[in-house]
Amino acid sequence: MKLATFNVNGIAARLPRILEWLEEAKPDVVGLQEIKCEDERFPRAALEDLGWHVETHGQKGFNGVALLSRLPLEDVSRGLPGDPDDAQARYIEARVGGLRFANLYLPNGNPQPGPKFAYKLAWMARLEAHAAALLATEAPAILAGDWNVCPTDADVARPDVMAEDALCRPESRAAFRRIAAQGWTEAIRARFPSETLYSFWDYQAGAWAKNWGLRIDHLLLSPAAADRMVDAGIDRDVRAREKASDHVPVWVELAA
DNA sequence: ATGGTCGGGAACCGA
Repeated sequence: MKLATFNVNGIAARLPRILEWLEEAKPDVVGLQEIKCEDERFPRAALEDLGWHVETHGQKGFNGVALLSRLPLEDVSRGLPGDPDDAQARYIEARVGGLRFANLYLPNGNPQPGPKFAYKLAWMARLEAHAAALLATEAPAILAGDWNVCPTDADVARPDVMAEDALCRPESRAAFRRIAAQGWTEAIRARFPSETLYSFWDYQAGAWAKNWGLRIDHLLLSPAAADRMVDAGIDRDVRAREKASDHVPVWVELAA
């Protein structure tokens, strides 16, 4: 079973690229982030016609997450628990193929310090609590998405330039480590302990051409899921295509 | 070179 995360940066502009990648990579479950549209405007029919089950949690203009799956998506929940006043569409979760798949778009947090950074850290505290609740069930689970955190300087092409950025701040990294330390396995680092790997390259300043990337898209596996990991990867080549997102897909393959 | 580039949606915000 192949599960993936892909920040598409706008579903309307990216649909042809997404369909192309789905055909090539043949994932079973995909979490999309930054669909940037309301539920009614998501191209549900185009995907359902190709056999995908689709669930969305959209928002006009910004944010928005969606789930695509070959198998039915059951017990879908929208929104990260812990703050009923949080109106931003950043979280959707479902049961699929016997595991719990959580798809998250963690707040960017820039500029920091400031209210956006405070929102990021508060959101991570809520995620920490919810992740612990998921682990407590002992069912296989995956926390997939755009985490907007570079776990270490090894995940940053230019750590000096990024030192004060919300994606690299010690507070962001500490919150990420606290969640991982609950017992989650970060799939890419488990598979590639010391390789230089990125999942995002900014559109600006020729970042892709210079390989000025960041690794911010992650798949965290519960112990029961990690026991089944047979492979993981980053589809780096997708970034070079016409009309590419600034992120590329990250995936994990679990034994049936 | 204190900018640069995208997406969404129609001026500017978010990243």
